[in-house]
Amino acid sequence: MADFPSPMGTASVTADLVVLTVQDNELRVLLVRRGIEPHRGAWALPGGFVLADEDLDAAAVRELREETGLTAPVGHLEQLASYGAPGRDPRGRVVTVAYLALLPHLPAPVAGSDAEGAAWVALPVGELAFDHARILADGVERARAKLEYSPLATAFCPPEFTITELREVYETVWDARLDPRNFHRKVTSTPGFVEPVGRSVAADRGRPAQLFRRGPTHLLHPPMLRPTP
Amino acid sequence: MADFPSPMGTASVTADLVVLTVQDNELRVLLVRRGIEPHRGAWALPGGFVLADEDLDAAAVRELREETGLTAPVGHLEQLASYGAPGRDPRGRVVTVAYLALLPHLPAPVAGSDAEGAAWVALPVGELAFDHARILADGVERARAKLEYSPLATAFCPPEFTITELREVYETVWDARLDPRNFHRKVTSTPGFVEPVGRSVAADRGRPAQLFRRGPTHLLHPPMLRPTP
DNA sequence: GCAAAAGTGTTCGTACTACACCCATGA
DNA sequence: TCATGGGTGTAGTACGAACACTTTTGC
Repeated sequence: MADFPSPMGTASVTADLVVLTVQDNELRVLLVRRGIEPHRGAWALPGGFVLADEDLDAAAVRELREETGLTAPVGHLEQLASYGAPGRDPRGRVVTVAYLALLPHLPAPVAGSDAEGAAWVALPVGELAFDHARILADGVERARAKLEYSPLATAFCPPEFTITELREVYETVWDARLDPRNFHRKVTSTPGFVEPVGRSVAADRGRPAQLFRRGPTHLLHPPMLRPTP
Repeated sequence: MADFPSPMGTASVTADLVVLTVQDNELRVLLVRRGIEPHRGAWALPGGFVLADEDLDAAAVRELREETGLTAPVGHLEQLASYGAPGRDPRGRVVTVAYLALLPHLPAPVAGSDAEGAAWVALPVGELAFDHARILADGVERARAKLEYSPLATAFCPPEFTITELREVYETVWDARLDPRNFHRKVTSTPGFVEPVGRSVAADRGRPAQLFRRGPTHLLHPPMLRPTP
């Protein structure tokens, strides 16, 4: 820690995660049930303290791996915002750096050391510990906005996916209905968004769908447009 | 500070500011020359420690007021990102929460207590202390992107401005040339972007320009488009 | 063949681009 | 009246919305 005086004294720094996934046409967030005070028994965002010699991003990656068991670099992780209101943690001054993770649907999550359990909870969720409801709302809003101008909807999909699966991601996150025909044309004609794998996947009924994987672009030109309600 | 053990121990938290303005068709950033070690004599972003009972946003507002002498709520201030690499400050663990401020051109800045001087420096700037070059780059990129879909270009203008002044803001921040005729039509026809004041301002030459103030919208529909080079 | 889902073509309206043109002022 | 910058009209083009239609499978 710092070996010099400052007006603040010092604070603890945590990395908290808004981990979103799409499952059964629902947007779900990974929550843990707190096993320790404060807010014991309440739902909270997963997260934990940043280690002494650890960068913020590294702490987020570590927490994500600990909570999900993820090893392969799938999905997407980015810094969301920081929250440091003086009274947000009754134990003292805690500043949290929140991260947003978008993942394809994964098997059951594992509980961390200080959590009694973890679960994928469909939105909207009820009460959350600390100011985590606000952090979650900011993360969801960020995710909704980013689907417009970035190809991050593919982060919610497995490595190979159909255009219909991608459209259902948009429809779920935006809570909107999109025209399947126009969506298909737009996605496949936006340079670098998706690339055809060359294989098809059989469906229960109807014509088999082509498989795609995510393309090289990080910015969509032109962007996807959210319907105006 | 926290009265409980954590794996990290604790860190100092600072609020640093990327304060941008447009002056003489140049994008300029407010920098201070450091009067204390480390990096004494080097240019740095203005900022300082978050106080013990102070929210992060409040610290940013306070630092902005101390550095610029601003009292009226003009311009725009938003959180940018946080930076906490272990070695970024040689004095110890310091996590900084960076803020982005967009201001109209103001009189000469004032120096803070731990700074020998402050100045508006045109971009690109040279070497900066700590990791401030990275923070500045992130702030400039954020500003460039936000001009597309938000009316924040008006934050660079005085309360009443002409369409030409607004266009010069876009041209300066984007380093691009925009057609004056189409720009005028688009800005005045985008709902809520600008509102006519009803008065004109005399020019040295040519027809006087109408004065406008910023409108109520926080999101531009349709967005302004950066020319594709 | 029929149902169902994937994918294509076509029409129409809106919005951007480029540039011709008019307007209002100072000298 | 000329120069200069402010502001409008208009044709061509690109793209999204809506929807008719074709394709490919299982039963």
